Amino acid sequence: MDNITIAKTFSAMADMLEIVGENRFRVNAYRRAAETVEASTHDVCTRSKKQLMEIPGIGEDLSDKIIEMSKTGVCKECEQLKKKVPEGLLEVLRVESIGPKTARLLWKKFRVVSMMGLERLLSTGKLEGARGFGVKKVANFKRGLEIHERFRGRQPLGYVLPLAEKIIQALRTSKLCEEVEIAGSLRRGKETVGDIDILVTSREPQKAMDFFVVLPQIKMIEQKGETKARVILTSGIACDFRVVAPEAFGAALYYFTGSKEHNVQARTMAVKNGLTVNEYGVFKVQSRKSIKSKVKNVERVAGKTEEEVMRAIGLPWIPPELREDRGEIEAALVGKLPKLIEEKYIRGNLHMHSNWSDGEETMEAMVRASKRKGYEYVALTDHASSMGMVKGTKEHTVDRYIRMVRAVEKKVGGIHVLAGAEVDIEKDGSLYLSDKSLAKLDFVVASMHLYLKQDRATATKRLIRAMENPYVDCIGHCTSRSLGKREPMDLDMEAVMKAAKRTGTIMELNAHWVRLDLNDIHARLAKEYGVTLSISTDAHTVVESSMMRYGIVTARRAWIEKKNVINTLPWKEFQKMLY
DNA sequence: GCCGTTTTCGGCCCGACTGTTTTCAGTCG
Repeated sequence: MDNITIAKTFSAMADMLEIVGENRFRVNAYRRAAETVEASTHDVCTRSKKQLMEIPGIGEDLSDKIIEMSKTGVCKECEQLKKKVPEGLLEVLRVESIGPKTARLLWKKFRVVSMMGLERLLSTGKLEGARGFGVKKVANFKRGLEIHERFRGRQPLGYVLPLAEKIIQALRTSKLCEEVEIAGSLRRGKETVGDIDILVTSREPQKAMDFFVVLPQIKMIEQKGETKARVILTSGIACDFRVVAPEAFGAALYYFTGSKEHNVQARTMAVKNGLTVNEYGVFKVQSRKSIKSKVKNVERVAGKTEEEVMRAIGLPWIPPELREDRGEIEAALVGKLPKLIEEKYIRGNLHMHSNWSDGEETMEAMVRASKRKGYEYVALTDHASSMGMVKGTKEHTVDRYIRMVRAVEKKVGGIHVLAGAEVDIEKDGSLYLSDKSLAKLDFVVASMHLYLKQDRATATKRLIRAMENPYVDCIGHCTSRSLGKREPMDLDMEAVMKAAKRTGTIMELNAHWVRLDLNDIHARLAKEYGVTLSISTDAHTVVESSMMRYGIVTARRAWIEKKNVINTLPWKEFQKMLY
């Protein structure tokens, strides 16, 4: 039983409780617990009841449920709920514009218990005209269904961000908007995002709105009001667009950047101080009654910038990547926010491939690309793997590889080039190259590429054995996940980090957006254990050298500072650390 | 279900847009 499974159970319970019409605050408690457990860097199963109850949002009942699940593998109440609510209905809930009320109605009145049932019902045309269901609503369901099928769930950050930046660019050059910013989970740098949020100020809101909805990237308009539009891009992802007044821009940016959980915490704090926060600003309220009665006998205290808004509610500015209600508000209140890493601190890239193995370009091209980025050093780490690869470093070609790297270093000049390898960790934790060969290399990244479905104990033991090899400097993409394609390996991450600390092994945060591995939670755990990180691109092409930004944003989400990352060190200090 | 320098009971963040209604419920973020 792991955090993810427990989080999923709580989340499913929240959905089911909502469908059966439970008190929404109880539903919320389950949702919040799901988020908290998922974000926890520690394995909640190993925690005592007392420790669990110290976690905000986990009380008497939920801590018992966590303990029950870690002991028995199931949650009785969840099983009972499953008997009440058909499981397939939970997926129906994922369809845009179908919420708990509609799902319940579809189920009780029209016997829909699955996506297939929904599809069938929509195709019969029985729904139109039924009480509460007009033509438009049904059309919305159909569209929602279509989007859901073509486009299940969230898209990777590295795929969505460039799309959003193109739109931002168009809006900025249109001269119709003054401020243009990305908000939402994209601004927070989540590894996957559900949609794009764009926020602008404009003196001509109507014109800005009209300009936006006809951008070439836009396939379909879902909503268009005075201040808000929602469209679907040709790539399938939804994009929300909001126009706000300049004096409210900061408040709106803060509000729409989220996360929802962070907002709830911040607002709750504000309410205690006699303030109310919405997307228009921070306001003083005379009494709680005045909020309830919506009588705005209010005085605006802040709104123009995020700094101003946060200051008004008693907080310093908190970087967007931290706004997940993972302790950032508490840290901010006592002045303990981390000084987050920035891309400009990176002085080298310690994982990349050339056409010696499966990269597309020459060693020289890759090194030159790094030099152009202003790096002081770079490690060429071509594969050393049995993985059906004709190319790559073999036992008998190590010397030749090193000679070639030295020649490239000399030829390019002005950048230190390490002769490295990304060596395969075999099924049993041994390495593809002999110690004698590994000893010759400047930088050894060890990664798992095969047997990725091992059970937790076996996989953890395998990885730790690799770390114990004195010639391994770094573990590459620890869980070997591939976003949207391959699940992460099942590893005991606390044991892994302990071993990394003990053996002095660097843990890579692989910056390629398909990997982002370590993820934000694992990287934060590494920091807690005092493990040194490397943030490197795993680039296979020159273009991929620019993946660094995704690694940085993920590191920031993990509260990582410059001092936690080895490749922020100047060359001389880096060298000292390595040998 | 959680939580308490207002409370162990009674609160729990707040508003836009849509669609189907004639004043509002549902959904979403």
